[in-house]
Amino acid sequence: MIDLKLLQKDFNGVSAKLMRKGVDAALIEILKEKNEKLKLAKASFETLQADQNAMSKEFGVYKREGKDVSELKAKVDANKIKIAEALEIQRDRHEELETLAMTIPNMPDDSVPDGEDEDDNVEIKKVLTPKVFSFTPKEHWELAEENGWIDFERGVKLATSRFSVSFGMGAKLERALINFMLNFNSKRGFEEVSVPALVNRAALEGTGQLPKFEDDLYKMEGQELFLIPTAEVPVTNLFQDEILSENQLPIKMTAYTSCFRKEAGAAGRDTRGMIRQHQFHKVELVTIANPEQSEEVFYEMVTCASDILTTLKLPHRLVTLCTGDLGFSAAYTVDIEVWLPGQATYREISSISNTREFQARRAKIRFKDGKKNSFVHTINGSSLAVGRTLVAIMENFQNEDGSIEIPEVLLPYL
RNA sequence: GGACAAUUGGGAGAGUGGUCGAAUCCGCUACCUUGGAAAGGUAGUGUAGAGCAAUCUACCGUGGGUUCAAAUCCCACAUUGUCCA
Repeated sequence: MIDLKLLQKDFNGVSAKLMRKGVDAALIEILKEKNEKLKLAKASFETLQADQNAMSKEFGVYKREGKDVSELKAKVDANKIKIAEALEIQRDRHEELETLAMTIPNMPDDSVPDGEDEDDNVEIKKVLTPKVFSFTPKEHWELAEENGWIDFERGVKLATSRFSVSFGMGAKLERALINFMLNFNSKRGFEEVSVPALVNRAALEGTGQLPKFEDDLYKMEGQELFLIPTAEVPVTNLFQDEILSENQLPIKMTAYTSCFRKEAGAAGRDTRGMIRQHQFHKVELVTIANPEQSEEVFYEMVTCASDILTTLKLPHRLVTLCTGDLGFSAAYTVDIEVWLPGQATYREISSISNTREFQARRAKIRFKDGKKNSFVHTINGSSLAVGRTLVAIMENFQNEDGSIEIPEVLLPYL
Protein backbone atom coordinates (compact mmCIF):
# COMPACT_ATOMS: atom_id res chain seq x y z
CA MET A 1 0.00 0.00 0.00
CA ILE A 2 1.01 3.52 -0.65
CA ASP A 3 2.46 5.47 2.28
CA LEU A 4 -0.32 7.88 3.18
CA LYS A 5 1.94 9.93 5.41
CA LEU A 6 4.34 10.41 2.54
CA LEU A 7 1.42 11.32 0.31
CA GLN A 8 0.47 14.08 2.75
CA LYS A 9 4.01 15.29 3.12
CA ASP A 10 5.11 15.16 -0.49
CA PHE A 11 1.95 15.15 -2.53
CA ASN A 12 3.57 16.37 -5.73
CA GLY A 13 6.41 13.92 -5.55
CA VAL A 14 4.20 10.93 -4.89
CA SER A 15 1.59 11.81 -7.48
CA ALA A 16 4.25 12.43 -10.13
CA LYS A 17 5.59 8.94 -9.55
CA LEU A 18 2.16 7.33 -9.57
CA MET A 19 1.20 9.13 -12.74
CA ARG A 20 4.18 7.54 -14.47
CA LYS A 21 2.49 4.26 -13.76
CA GLY A 22 -0.71 5.51 -15.28
CA VAL A 23 -2.65 6.33 -12.14
CA ASP A 24 -5.23 9.04 -12.77
CA ALA A 25 -4.13 12.31 -11.16
CA ALA A 26 -7.67 13.00 -9.99
CA LEU A 27 -7.67 9.73 -8.12
CA ILE A 28 -4.57 10.68 -6.19
CA GLU A 29 -6.15 14.00 -5.28
CA ILE A 30 -9.23 12.15 -4.03
CA LEU A 31 -7.05 9.81 -2.02
CA LYS A 32 -5.40 12.73 -0.29
CA GLU A 33 -8.75 14.35 0.48
CA LYS A 34 -10.16 11.14 1.85
CA ASN A 35 -7.15 10.75 4.07
CA GLU A 36 -7.55 14.27 5.43
CA LYS A 37 -11.26 13.76 5.99
CA LEU A 38 -10.57 10.59 7.89
CA LYS A 39 -8.08 12.37 10.12
CA LEU A 40 -10.66 15.04 10.94
CA ALA A 41 -13.31 12.45 11.66
CA LYS A 42 -10.93 10.59 13.92
CA ALA A 43 -9.97 13.72 15.78
CA SER A 44 -13.55 14.66 16.55
CA PHE A 45 -14.39 11.14 17.61
CA GLU A 46 -11.40 10.98 19.90
CA THR A 47 -12.24 14.26 21.58
CA LEU A 48 -15.76 13.11 22.34
CA GLN A 49 -14.48 9.78 23.56
CA ALA A 50 -11.97 11.48 25.84
CA ASP A 51 -14.80 13.51 27.38
CA GLN A 52 -16.81 10.37 27.83
CA ASN A 53 -13.96 8.56 29.52
CA ALA A 54 -13.39 11.47 31.87
CA MET A 55 -17.07 11.63 32.81
CA SER A 56 -17.20 7.92 33.36
CA LYS A 57 -14.34 8.16 35.79
CA GLU A 58 -16.11 10.96 37.60
CA PHE A 59 -19.19 8.79 37.71
CA GLY A 60 -17.32 6.19 39.67
CA VAL A 61 -16.13 8.84 42.13
CA TYR A 62 -19.67 10.17 42.61
CA LYS A 63 -20.97 6.69 43.31
CA ARG A 64 -18.30 6.01 45.87
CA GLU A 65 -18.99 9.29 47.62
CA GLY A 66 -22.73 8.69 47.45
CA LYS A 67 -23.42 11.83 45.42
CA ASP A 68 -26.35 12.24 43.10
CA VAL A 69 -25.47 11.14 39.58
CA SER A 70 -28.64 11.96 37.70
CA GLU A 71 -27.32 15.21 36.24
CA LEU A 72 -24.06 13.63 35.20
CA LYS A 73 -25.86 10.69 33.68
CA ALA A 74 -27.95 13.00 31.51
CA LYS A 75 -24.79 14.64 30.23
CA VAL A 76 -23.12 11.34 29.59
CA ASP A 77 -26.16 9.96 27.79
CA ALA A 78 -26.29 12.97 25.50
CA ASN A 79 -22.62 12.64 24.69
CA LYS A 80 -23.09 8.98 23.95
CA ILE A 81 -25.34 9.77 21.02
CA LYS A 82 -22.76 12.13 19.59
CA ILE A 83 -20.09 9.49 19.94
CA ALA A 84 -22.16 6.96 18.05
CA GLU A 85 -22.59 9.44 15.21
CA ALA A 86 -18.91 10.36 15.14
CA LEU A 87 -17.92 6.73 15.15
CA GLU A 88 -20.22 6.01 12.24
CA ILE A 89 -18.66 8.81 10.21
CA GLN A 90 -15.18 7.70 11.08
CA ARG A 91 -15.91 4.14 9.99
CA ASP A 92 -17.41 5.19 6.71
CA ARG A 93 -14.47 7.38 5.91
CA HIS A 94 -12.00 4.74 6.92
CA GLU A 95 -13.65 2.25 4.63
CA GLU A 96 -13.80 4.71 1.76
CA LEU A 97 -10.12 5.46 2.13
CA GLU A 98 -9.14 1.84 2.44
CA THR A 99 -11.16 0.83 -0.60
CA LEU A 100 -9.40 3.38 -2.72
CA ALA A 101 -5.92 3.06 -1.24
CA MET A 102 -5.82 -0.69 -1.77
CA THR A 103 -6.25 -0.24 -5.52
CA ILE A 104 -3.35 2.19 -5.92
CA PRO A 105 -0.22 0.50 -7.26
CA ASN A 106 3.30 0.91 -5.96
CA MET A 107 5.40 3.85 -7.04
CA PRO A 108 7.91 2.94 -9.73
CA ASP A 109 11.53 3.58 -8.93
CA ASP A 110 13.10 6.57 -10.65
CA SER A 111 15.35 4.24 -12.60
CA VAL A 112 12.40 2.52 -14.28
CA PRO A 113 12.18 3.60 -17.93
CA ASP A 114 8.95 5.14 -19.20
CA GLY A 115 6.98 3.03 -21.61
CA GLU A 116 3.66 1.65 -22.74
CA ASP A 117 4.14 -2.09 -22.81
CA GLU A 118 6.69 -4.86 -23.13
CA ASP A 119 8.05 -3.41 -26.36
CA ASP A 120 9.49 -0.55 -24.34
CA ASN A 121 11.35 -2.74 -21.88
CA VAL A 122 15.08 -2.15 -21.89
CA GLU A 123 17.55 -4.93 -22.43
CA ILE A 124 20.32 -5.13 -19.84
CA LYS A 125 22.38 -7.92 -21.31
CA LYS A 126 22.32 -11.17 -23.20
CA VAL A 127 23.76 -14.34 -21.74
CA LEU A 128 24.94 -17.15 -24.03
CA THR A 129 24.54 -16.99 -27.79
CA PRO A 130 21.67 -18.83 -29.41
CA LYS A 131 22.75 -21.84 -31.39
CA VAL A 132 22.47 -21.67 -35.17
CA PHE A 133 20.45 -24.56 -36.49
CA SER A 134 21.20 -26.27 -39.79
CA PHE A 135 17.49 -26.99 -40.14
CA THR A 136 14.31 -25.13 -39.26
CA PRO A 137 13.79 -25.61 -35.53
CA LYS A 138 10.36 -26.78 -34.53
CA GLU A 139 8.09 -25.26 -31.94
CA HIS A 140 7.83 -27.02 -28.64
CA TRP A 141 4.31 -28.38 -29.05
CA GLU A 142 5.37 -30.31 -32.12
CA LEU A 143 8.41 -31.70 -30.34
CA ALA A 144 6.40 -32.44 -27.22
CA GLU A 145 3.87 -34.47 -29.15
CA GLU A 146 6.43 -36.22 -31.33
CA ASN A 147 8.34 -37.38 -28.29
CA GLY A 148 5.22 -38.22 -26.33
CA TRP A 149 6.23 -35.87 -23.53
CA ILE A 150 3.14 -33.72 -23.34
CA ASP A 151 -0.45 -34.46 -24.22
CA PHE A 152 -2.50 -31.34 -24.70
CA GLU A 153 -5.79 -33.02 -25.67
CA ARG A 154 -5.93 -35.15 -22.56
CA GLY A 155 -5.39 -32.08 -20.41
CA VAL A 156 -8.45 -30.54 -22.01
CA LYS A 157 -10.37 -33.78 -21.48
CA LEU A 158 -9.62 -33.77 -17.79
CA ALA A 159 -10.16 -30.08 -17.15
CA THR A 160 -10.51 -27.50 -19.86
CA SER A 161 -8.35 -25.67 -22.36
CA ARG A 162 -4.94 -24.52 -21.14
CA PHE A 163 -4.36 -27.69 -19.18
CA SER A 164 -1.94 -30.39 -20.26
CA VAL A 165 -0.56 -33.72 -19.13
CA SER A 166 3.09 -34.72 -19.07
CA PHE A 167 4.18 -38.28 -19.74
CA GLY A 168 7.38 -40.22 -19.41
CA MET A 169 10.49 -38.15 -19.94
CA GLY A 170 8.38 -35.00 -20.04
CA ALA A 171 7.08 -35.69 -16.54
CA LYS A 172 10.51 -36.80 -15.32
CA LEU A 173 12.12 -33.64 -16.62
CA GLU A 174 9.58 -31.51 -14.79
CA ARG A 175 10.39 -33.26 -11.57
CA ALA A 176 14.11 -33.08 -12.27
CA LEU A 177 13.95 -29.36 -12.96
CA ILE A 178 12.07 -28.71 -9.74
CA ASN A 179 14.62 -30.62 -7.68
CA PHE A 180 17.55 -29.14 -9.54
CA MET A 181 16.32 -25.60 -8.97
CA LEU A 182 15.48 -26.10 -5.32
CA ASN A 183 18.92 -27.55 -4.68
CA PHE A 184 20.54 -24.77 -6.64
CA ASN A 185 18.71 -22.15 -4.60
CA SER A 186 19.47 -23.90 -1.31
CA LYS A 187 23.16 -23.72 -2.12
CA ARG A 188 22.75 -19.99 -2.62
CA GLY A 189 21.35 -19.66 0.89
CA PHE A 190 17.63 -19.81 0.24
CA GLU A 191 15.83 -22.00 2.74
CA GLU A 192 13.35 -24.40 1.25
CA VAL A 193 9.76 -24.06 2.39
CA SER A 194 6.64 -25.97 1.50
CA VAL A 195 3.43 -23.97 1.69
CA PRO A 196 -0.34 -24.25 1.18
CA ALA A 197 -1.71 -23.89 -2.34
CA LEU A 198 -4.88 -22.33 -0.96
CA VAL A 199 -4.78 -19.01 0.83
CA ASN A 200 -7.27 -16.60 2.33
CA ARG A 201 -8.19 -13.08 1.32
CA ALA A 202 -5.85 -11.41 3.79
CA ALA A 203 -2.82 -13.13 2.28
CA LEU A 204 -3.76 -12.05 -1.22
CA GLU A 205 -4.38 -8.51 -0.06
CA GLY A 206 -0.99 -8.55 1.60
CA THR A 207 0.88 -9.22 -1.60
CA GLY A 208 -1.41 -7.09 -3.77
CA GLN A 209 -3.37 -9.61 -5.86
CA LEU A 210 -6.54 -8.48 -4.11
CA PRO A 211 -8.75 -6.53 -4.21
CA LYS A 212 -7.93 -5.53 -7.76
CA PHE A 213 -7.25 -8.77 -9.57
CA GLU A 214 -9.86 -11.16 -8.26
CA ASP A 215 -10.91 -12.01 -11.81
CA ASP A 216 -7.66 -13.81 -12.42
CA LEU A 217 -7.91 -16.03 -9.35
CA TYR A 218 -9.61 -19.36 -8.86
CA LYS A 219 -11.86 -19.15 -5.82
CA MET A 220 -13.22 -22.02 -3.80
CA GLU A 221 -16.95 -22.43 -3.83
CA GLY A 222 -18.54 -21.16 -0.63
CA GLN A 223 -15.24 -20.39 1.08
CA GLU A 224 -12.97 -17.41 1.22
CA LEU A 225 -10.07 -19.41 -0.13
CA PHE A 226 -8.23 -19.00 -3.40
CA LEU A 227 -5.76 -21.11 -5.34
CA ILE A 228 -2.42 -19.34 -5.32
CA PRO A 229 -1.31 -17.65 -8.56
CA THR A 230 2.29 -17.80 -7.33
CA ALA A 231 4.19 -19.04 -4.28
CA GLU A 232 5.04 -15.42 -3.62
CA VAL A 233 1.66 -15.12 -1.89
CA PRO A 234 1.98 -17.77 0.82
CA VAL A 235 5.73 -17.38 1.28
CA THR A 236 5.71 -13.61 1.70
CA ASN A 237 2.69 -13.75 3.98
CA LEU A 238 4.40 -16.24 6.24
CA PHE A 239 5.51 -13.21 8.25
CA GLN A 240 2.28 -11.26 8.01
CA ASP A 241 1.61 -9.19 11.10
CA GLU A 242 4.99 -9.96 12.65
CA ILE A 243 7.75 -7.83 14.01
CA LEU A 244 11.05 -9.49 13.17
CA SER A 245 14.31 -8.81 14.88
CA GLU A 246 16.97 -7.16 12.79
CA ASN A 247 19.39 -10.06 13.02
CA GLN A 248 16.86 -12.42 11.42
CA LEU A 249 17.13 -10.48 8.19
CA PRO A 250 17.45 -11.18 5.39
CA ILE A 251 15.13 -14.20 5.36
CA LYS A 252 15.82 -15.92 2.08
CA MET A 253 13.39 -18.61 1.01
CA THR A 254 12.67 -20.80 -1.96
CA ALA A 255 9.50 -22.76 -2.59
CA TYR A 256 8.10 -25.01 -5.25
CA THR A 257 4.35 -24.86 -5.83
CA SER A 258 1.81 -25.29 -8.53
CA CYS A 259 0.36 -21.96 -9.61
CA PHE A 260 -3.15 -21.32 -10.83
CA ARG A 261 -4.28 -18.45 -13.00
CA LYS A 262 -7.46 -17.84 -14.92
CA GLU A 263 -5.53 -15.79 -17.49
CA ALA A 264 -8.66 -13.72 -17.87
CA GLY A 265 -6.95 -10.95 -19.80
CA ALA A 266 -5.01 -13.27 -22.08
CA ALA A 267 -7.75 -14.68 -24.28
CA GLY A 268 -6.30 -15.75 -27.60
CA ARG A 269 -2.67 -15.39 -26.53
CA ASP A 270 -0.39 -18.41 -26.60
CA THR A 271 -3.29 -20.75 -27.11
CA ARG A 272 -1.03 -23.50 -28.39
CA GLY A 273 1.48 -25.27 -26.27
CA MET A 274 2.36 -24.88 -22.65
CA ILE A 275 3.55 -21.29 -22.49
CA ARG A 276 0.37 -20.05 -20.88
CA GLN A 277 -1.42 -22.65 -18.79
CA HIS A 278 -4.04 -22.35 -16.08
CA GLN A 279 -1.94 -24.57 -13.85
CA PHE A 280 1.84 -24.58 -13.95
CA HIS A 281 4.79 -25.44 -11.79
CA LYS A 282 7.10 -22.79 -10.52
CA VAL A 283 10.03 -22.54 -8.16
CA GLU A 284 9.99 -19.21 -6.42
CA LEU A 285 12.47 -17.08 -4.52
CA VAL A 286 11.28 -14.72 -1.79
CA THR A 287 13.37 -12.55 0.49
CA ILE A 288 12.28 -10.53 3.48
CA ALA A 289 14.99 -7.92 3.82
CA ASN A 290 16.19 -4.93 5.73
CA PRO A 291 15.66 -1.93 3.43
CA GLU A 292 19.41 -1.45 3.38
CA GLN A 293 19.91 -4.93 1.97
CA SER A 294 17.07 -5.06 -0.47
CA GLU A 295 18.82 -3.79 -3.59
CA GLU A 296 21.76 -6.13 -3.11
CA VAL A 297 19.48 -9.09 -2.44
CA PHE A 298 17.46 -8.24 -5.51
CA TYR A 299 20.48 -8.57 -7.77
CA GLU A 300 21.52 -11.70 -5.97
CA MET A 301 18.16 -13.18 -6.89
CA VAL A 302 18.40 -12.03 -10.50
CA THR A 303 21.84 -13.60 -10.72
CA CYS A 304 20.57 -16.78 -9.14
CA ALA A 305 17.81 -17.21 -11.72
CA SER A 306 20.09 -16.28 -14.59
CA ASP A 307 22.75 -18.70 -13.38
CA ILE A 308 20.26 -21.54 -13.43
CA LEU A 309 19.63 -20.91 -17.10
CA THR A 310 23.35 -20.62 -17.74
CA THR A 311 23.94 -23.90 -15.97
CA LEU A 312 21.28 -25.45 -18.18
CA LYS A 313 23.08 -23.85 -21.17
CA LEU A 314 19.97 -21.93 -22.17
CA PRO A 315 20.56 -18.57 -23.91
CA HIS A 316 18.64 -15.77 -22.30
CA ARG A 317 18.58 -12.05 -21.74
CA LEU A 318 17.77 -9.71 -18.88
CA VAL A 319 15.42 -6.81 -19.39
CA THR A 320 14.30 -3.96 -17.17
CA LEU A 321 10.55 -3.55 -17.25
CA CYS A 322 9.22 -0.18 -18.27
CA THR A 323 6.53 1.62 -16.28
CA GLY A 324 3.76 0.26 -18.50
CA ASP A 325 4.78 -3.36 -18.01
CA LEU A 326 5.54 -3.12 -14.31
CA GLY A 327 3.29 -5.13 -12.00
CA PHE A 328 0.96 -3.69 -9.40
CA SER A 329 3.21 -4.22 -6.37
CA ALA A 330 6.62 -3.74 -7.91
CA ALA A 331 8.90 -0.73 -7.55
CA TYR A 332 11.18 -2.21 -10.17
CA THR A 333 11.42 -5.50 -11.99
CA VAL A 334 13.92 -7.39 -14.04
CA ASP A 335 12.54 -10.05 -16.35
CA ILE A 336 14.59 -12.92 -17.64
CA GLU A 337 13.63 -14.03 -21.11
CA VAL A 338 14.78 -17.33 -22.52
CA TRP A 339 15.56 -17.86 -26.18
CA LEU A 340 13.03 -20.01 -28.03
CA PRO A 341 14.40 -20.98 -31.44
CA GLY A 342 11.06 -22.38 -32.59
CA GLN A 343 9.48 -18.96 -32.15
CA ALA A 344 12.80 -17.19 -32.87
CA THR A 345 12.21 -14.90 -29.94
CA TYR A 346 12.96 -14.36 -26.27
CA ARG A 347 10.08 -15.24 -23.92
CA GLU A 348 9.65 -14.42 -20.25
CA ILE A 349 10.71 -17.25 -17.97
CA SER A 350 11.33 -15.36 -14.76
CA SER A 351 10.39 -12.06 -13.22
CA ILE A 352 12.13 -10.62 -10.19
CA SER A 353 10.60 -7.66 -8.39
CA ASN A 354 11.48 -5.49 -5.46
CA THR A 355 8.26 -4.25 -3.91
CA ARG A 356 10.15 -2.29 -1.26
CA GLU A 357 7.70 -1.48 1.57
CA PHE A 358 4.61 -1.89 -0.56
CA GLN A 359 3.71 -5.44 0.41
CA ALA A 360 5.20 -5.09 3.87
CA ARG A 361 2.88 -2.21 4.63
CA ARG A 362 -0.13 -4.18 3.41
CA ALA A 363 0.86 -7.37 5.19
CA LYS A 364 2.24 -5.54 8.24
CA ILE A 365 5.66 -7.14 8.16
CA ARG A 366 8.03 -5.10 10.26
CA PHE A 367 11.37 -5.37 12.00
CA LYS A 368 13.02 -3.83 15.02
CA ASP A 369 15.00 -1.02 13.48
CA GLY A 370 16.99 0.04 16.50
CA LYS A 371 14.40 1.56 18.82
CA LYS A 372 11.57 1.83 16.35
CA ASN A 373 9.71 -0.58 14.09
CA SER A 374 10.13 -0.21 10.37
CA PHE A 375 8.65 -2.00 7.42
CA VAL A 376 10.82 -4.62 5.77
CA HIS A 377 11.36 -4.82 2.06
CA THR A 378 10.03 -7.83 0.20
CA ILE A 379 11.60 -9.12 -2.97
CA ASN A 380 10.19 -11.98 -5.00
CA GLY A 381 11.12 -13.67 -8.18
CA SER A 382 10.63 -16.82 -10.09
CA SER A 383 13.61 -18.98 -9.99
CA LEU A 384 12.08 -20.15 -13.23
CA ALA A 385 8.71 -21.30 -14.41
CA VAL A 386 9.16 -25.04 -14.83
CA GLY A 387 6.93 -25.51 -17.87
CA ARG A 388 8.60 -22.74 -19.80
CA THR A 389 12.01 -24.12 -18.90
CA LEU A 390 10.94 -27.44 -20.33
CA VAL A 391 9.78 -25.64 -23.46
CA ALA A 392 13.16 -23.94 -23.73
CA ILE A 393 14.99 -27.25 -23.32
CA MET A 394 12.90 -28.83 -26.05
CA GLU A 395 13.38 -26.03 -28.52
CA ASN A 396 17.05 -25.30 -27.85
CA PHE A 397 18.27 -28.86 -27.66
CA GLN A 398 16.28 -30.40 -30.50
CA ASN A 399 17.96 -32.42 -33.20
CA GLU A 400 16.93 -32.57 -36.82
CA ASP A 401 15.23 -35.93 -36.31
CA GLY A 402 13.05 -34.45 -33.56
CA SER A 403 14.92 -36.02 -30.66
CA ILE A 404 15.99 -33.85 -27.74
CA GLU A 405 19.28 -33.71 -25.85
CA ILE A 406 18.91 -33.76 -22.08
CA PRO A 407 21.00 -31.10 -20.27
CA GLU A 408 23.82 -32.79 -18.44
CA VAL A 409 23.14 -31.20 -15.06
CA LEU A 410 19.71 -32.80 -15.01
CA LEU A 411 20.94 -36.34 -15.58
CA PRO A 412 21.51 -37.06 -11.87
CA TYR A 413 17.91 -36.10 -11.21
CA LEU A 414 16.35 -38.46 -13.73
C1' G B 1 -21.50 -34.44 13.72
C1' G B 2 -22.10 -33.73 19.46
C1' A B 3 -20.21 -32.19 24.62
C1' C B 4 -16.90 -29.43 27.44
C1' A B 5 -12.69 -26.13 28.03
C1' A B 6 -9.32 -22.54 26.39
C1' U B 7 -7.80 -17.99 23.48
C1' U B 8 -4.26 -11.82 27.52
C1' G B 9 1.98 -8.09 25.71
C1' G B 10 8.47 -11.29 22.42
C1' G B 11 7.47 -16.16 25.54
C1' A B 12 5.19 -18.21 30.07
C1' G B 13 1.20 -16.64 33.07
C1' A B 14 -2.27 -13.62 36.82
C1' G B 15 -6.52 -10.63 36.40
C1' U B 16 -11.98 -8.20 41.54
C1' G B 17 -17.29 -4.35 36.04
C1' G B 18 -14.33 1.65 37.54
C1' U B 19 -7.62 3.23 40.34
C1' C B 20 -5.91 -2.26 34.08
C1' G B 21 -2.32 -1.16 28.74
C1' A B 22 -2.81 -4.85 32.27
C1' A B 23 0.63 -8.23 38.28
C1' U B 24 4.62 -11.70 38.23
C1' C B 25 8.42 -14.62 35.93
C1' C B 26 11.58 -15.29 31.65
C1' G B 27 13.69 -12.84 27.71
C1' C B 28 15.63 -8.30 25.68
C1' U B 29 18.21 -3.22 26.11
C1' A B 30 21.18 0.30 28.92
C1' C B 31 23.92 1.26 33.11
C1' C B 32 26.48 -0.27 37.79
C1' U B 33 29.81 -4.06 39.58
C1' U B 34 34.57 -6.85 37.10
C1' G B 35 41.14 -7.04 34.49
C1' G B 36 37.31 -9.50 31.30
C1' A B 37 33.05 -12.57 31.67
C1' A B 38 29.36 -15.08 34.69
C1' A B 39 26.49 -14.15 38.87
C1' G B 40 24.28 -10.00 41.26
C1' G B 41 22.13 -4.96 41.35
C1' U B 42 19.41 -0.61 39.10
C1' A B 43 16.41 1.29 35.32
C1' G B 44 13.79 0.61 30.91
C1' U B 45 11.07 -2.55 27.62
C1' G B 46 3.58 -3.94 23.38
C1' U B 47 1.33 -1.90 18.72
C1' A B 48 -0.97 1.87 15.93
C1' G B 49 -2.94 6.81 15.34
C1' A B 50 -3.41 12.36 16.66
C1' G B 51 -0.49 16.53 18.81
C1' C B 52 5.30 21.12 19.11
C1' A B 53 4.44 19.08 23.78
C1' A B 54 1.93 17.76 28.26
C1' U B 55 -1.10 14.33 26.80
C1' C B 56 -5.12 11.94 24.35
C1' U B 57 -7.53 7.70 21.43
C1' A B 58 -7.85 2.56 20.03
C1' C B 59 -6.39 -2.57 20.69
C1' C B 60 -6.65 -8.51 26.00
C1' G B 61 -8.97 -14.43 19.28
C1' U B 62 -12.91 -11.81 15.62
C1' G B 63 -17.64 -9.30 15.29
C1' G B 64 -21.86 -7.57 17.88
C1' G B 65 -24.59 -6.40 22.54
C1' U B 66 -25.57 -4.80 27.87
C1' U B 67 -23.62 -0.58 30.97
C1' C B 68 -22.26 6.10 32.68
C1' A B 69 -18.00 2.46 32.54
C1' A B 70 -16.07 -4.25 29.79
C1' A B 71 -9.88 -8.10 29.44
C1' U B 72 -13.89 -9.01 33.16
C1' C B 73 -21.15 -9.88 31.87
C1' C B 74 -24.29 -11.68 27.36
C1' C B 75 -24.66 -13.47 22.06
C1' A B 76 -22.55 -15.19 17.41
C1' C B 77 -18.33 -16.81 14.83
C1' A B 78 -13.20 -18.57 14.35
C1' U B 79 -9.15 -21.29 16.09
C1' U B 80 -6.91 -24.78 19.49
C1' G B 81 -7.35 -28.77 22.99
C1' U B 82 -9.90 -32.89 25.50
C1' C B 83 -13.81 -36.37 25.45
C1' C B 84 -18.01 -38.85 22.83
C1' A B 85 -19.99 -40.69 18.09
